[in-house]
Amino acid sequence: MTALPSPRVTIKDVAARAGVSKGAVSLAFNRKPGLSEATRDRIFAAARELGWEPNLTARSLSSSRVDVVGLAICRPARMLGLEPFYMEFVSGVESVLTEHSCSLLLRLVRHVEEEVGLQESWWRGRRIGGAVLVDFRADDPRVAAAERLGMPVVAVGHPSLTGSLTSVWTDDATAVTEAVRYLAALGHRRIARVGGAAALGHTMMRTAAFDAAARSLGLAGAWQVATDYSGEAGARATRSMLTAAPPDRPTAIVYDNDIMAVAGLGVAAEMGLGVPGDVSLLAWDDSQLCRLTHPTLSAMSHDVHGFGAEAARTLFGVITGSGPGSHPVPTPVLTPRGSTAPPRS
Amino acid sequence: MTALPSPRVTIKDVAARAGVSKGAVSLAFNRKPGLSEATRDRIFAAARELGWEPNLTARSLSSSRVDVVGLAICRPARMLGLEPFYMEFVSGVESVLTEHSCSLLLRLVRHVEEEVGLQESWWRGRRIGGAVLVDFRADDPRVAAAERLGMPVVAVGHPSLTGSLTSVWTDDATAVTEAVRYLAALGHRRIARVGGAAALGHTMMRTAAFDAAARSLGLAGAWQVATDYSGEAGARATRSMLTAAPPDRPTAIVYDNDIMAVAGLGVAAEMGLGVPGDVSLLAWDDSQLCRLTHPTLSAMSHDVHGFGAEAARTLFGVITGSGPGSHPVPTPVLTPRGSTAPPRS
DNA sequence: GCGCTTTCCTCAACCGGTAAAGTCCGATTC
DNA sequence: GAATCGGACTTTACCGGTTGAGGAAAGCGC
Repeated sequence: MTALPSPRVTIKDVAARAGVSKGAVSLAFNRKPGLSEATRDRIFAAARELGWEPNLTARSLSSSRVDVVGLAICRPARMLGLEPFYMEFVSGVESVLTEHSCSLLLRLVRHVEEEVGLQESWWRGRRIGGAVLVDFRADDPRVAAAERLGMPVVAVGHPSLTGSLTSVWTDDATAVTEAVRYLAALGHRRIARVGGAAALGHTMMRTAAFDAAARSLGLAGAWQVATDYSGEAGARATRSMLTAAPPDRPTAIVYDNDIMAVAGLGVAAEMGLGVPGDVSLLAWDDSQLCRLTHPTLSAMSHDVHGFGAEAARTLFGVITGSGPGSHPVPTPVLTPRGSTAPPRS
Repeated sequence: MTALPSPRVTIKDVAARAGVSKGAVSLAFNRKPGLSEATRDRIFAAARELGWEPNLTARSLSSSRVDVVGLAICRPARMLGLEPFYMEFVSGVESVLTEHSCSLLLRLVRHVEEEVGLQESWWRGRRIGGAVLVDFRADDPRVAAAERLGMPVVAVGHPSLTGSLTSVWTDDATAVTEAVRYLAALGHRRIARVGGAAALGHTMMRTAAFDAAARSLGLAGAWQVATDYSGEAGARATRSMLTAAPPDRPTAIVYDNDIMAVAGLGVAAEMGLGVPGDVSLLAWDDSQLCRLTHPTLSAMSHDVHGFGAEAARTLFGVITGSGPGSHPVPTPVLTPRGSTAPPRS
C-alpha cells in the first residue's frame, strides 16, 4: 500500500466549508454552548462530508488532557499467554475505558525497574493521563515514583503494599483462609499450597494467611512453595509434593492460579493418583479452564473482568479528583467442583 | 493522590537553562547534526537536571508522525482470556515495537464493523501511525477501509483474504494436510475436526484443506464442525462426536486451538474413553498448555510470539515504505506427544 | 584583506486544535 | 433613547514541540 499523503483535512477545512471559524467548529465538536442549532448542524454536515474527525494529538496538546491510560505488565511472555487472568483483567479495564472513549496503552516489561522508567517516560512525554499499576511487591518503587511524578494512578493491590496510592484489591487473606477451612472441614489435615511468585505482595499475604489458617486449625504440615506461576513450575511443585510417602503426602493442594492447578491435575494422573480420591486440588481465579478438565476443578472464584473494570473506574475517579478512593472488590468465593472431596481413609 | 499540577517543564525551560534556543534543544534530542559536542552535552545535562522528556504529543503534532500502532481484537472477552494465542501474539508485536520505542494501542471490539469504525477513528484522529489487523474473514470490510484511508497496515491473514494489503500469514492448508496425513499414517480412517469460528477466513481455508486431504487419502468420514473457539464449544463438539456408535465414532480429532483440545481431553475422560487408546487428539498452536495435561497433547506447533514479531516488523516496513512486503511465516509443524497413537483395533 | 565555505546556532512560522477575550447585534430595561 | 444584556460567533493567543530559512563567527585559499 503506497501511503500517499492524502491532503489531510483539518478543522480549518471544515470551518471553511461550513462558513464559520475554527472556534465554532471546536465548540460544536466539544458540545459546548454558544452555537445555534442551525450552525451546529451545518458544521456537523460539513465534517461528515469531508470525513473529518478532530486530531486527538492536537486536541490533547492544547487542552493538556490525555485520554490514554497506561498499563505495563511484568511477567515473561511465555507465562502471560497462559495466564487467563491478564486478558480478562485487560478486557475489564477496556470495557470501562471505552465508555469514556479512552484507550489503553499496553506494554510488557521485564522488571519493575523497567516499568518505573516506562511509566515515568509515558507520563513525562504526556502520552498517558494515568496508569493502572499491577503486581505490587514489598517496598514497590512505583509507589514513590507515582507520588513524585504526581501521576494519577490506581494501584491494584492491598493498601499495605501500595502506600498512599489509591488502590483496589481483593481480600486474599480471607479467601485463603476460606480455602483452608473448607479443605479442613472436608477432613483434610495435610494441606499444601503451590503459590505464585514469592516477590509479589499478594503472594506474601496469601502465604502468611495460609500459615495462620493452618496453625489456627491445628493442621500438621502446612507445606507451601513459591513458583513463577507457570504451568511447568506448578507441575514440578506438585510432583515433589505428591512423591512424598503417604503419611507426609498432602491430601489437598491449593494453587495460586488456574494453570498450575491444571498442571497439578496432569501430574496426579501421570502418577496414577486419583483426583479427588487420593488428592484434592483447588484452583484460583476460576477461568473457564476450570470447567474444561476432568474432573472439573474446584476453585476460588472471582470476577476478574469486573475487577479490571473497577480498577479503571477508580482510576477515572482519581483523574477527575472525585470518585470512591481505595476500596476492596468482592472476595473470591469458593466454588466446589469435581476436584475436591474428603480424603480417602 | 491530589494531582497537583506541577509546573510542567518544557523545552523552553531546558533551553533557558542550557543557554540556547528551543531549536537547539530539539536538534539535540533528535540526534540531528548541527550542534557542537559541548552544546549537546550542556543541553542533555540541563534536561537531566530538570527531569525533562520531550512531550510526545507536541512532537507528533508538529512532525506529524505517530509512534503508536493500533490493534483491535474481535472476540468475546470470555474467550480471549483463555486463548493463549493472543497474549503471545501481542507480546511478539510488543517486542518489536519496543525496539522502535513505539507503543501498542489495544482495544477489544465486538464486531468487525466496530473495528472498522475504531480504526478509522484512530487513524483520522491521528492516534495511530498504522495498525495490525487480525482475524480476516471473506470480503473483509477492513481491506477496503484501509485502502480508502491510505492507512499503513499489516494484515495477518492469507493473501486471498487480505486483497492488496501487505500481509503475513501461516500456511494453514499445508499444516492441516500434514495433520491429516499424520493421523492417517498412524492408521486412522475416521478423522474429525473441531474448527474455529466459521466466519473467519483461516477457518474456511482449514476446513477446505481438511476436506481435500481426507478425500485424497480416501478417508471415509471427514467430520468437521465449526465452533466459537471456546472450551465449552470444543467440549460440546467432542461430546457429540464421541457419542456416535463405534463404527461411526472418530478415532482421531483435530482441534483448531489448544483450549478446545484440552476440553476434548476432559470429555474423553468423562466418557471413559482412553486417550490415545480410544481416540487420538491433536491440538493447534501448541501453547505451554499442551505439555501440562495428561496425556500431553500432540499439536501443530508454531512460534506465535515470532509470528507477532514478524507482523510488527512488516508493519514497520509498510510505514517506512521499505521492507519485505507480503510473506508467509513458517508453517506449523507437527509435534507428536502423548495424545496421538495408532487406533486400537 | 577579501570573498567563500562550514560550523553552530537563532528565529519565526507552522502543526491542528482549545479557550479566553472580544465583537456584533437585536432585544430588554428604565 | 441611551444603557444593558445575552446569544452567536470570531479573534487571538497559546499548547510544546519541529523545521527550514537565515545569520554570525571561524576557517581557508589566494
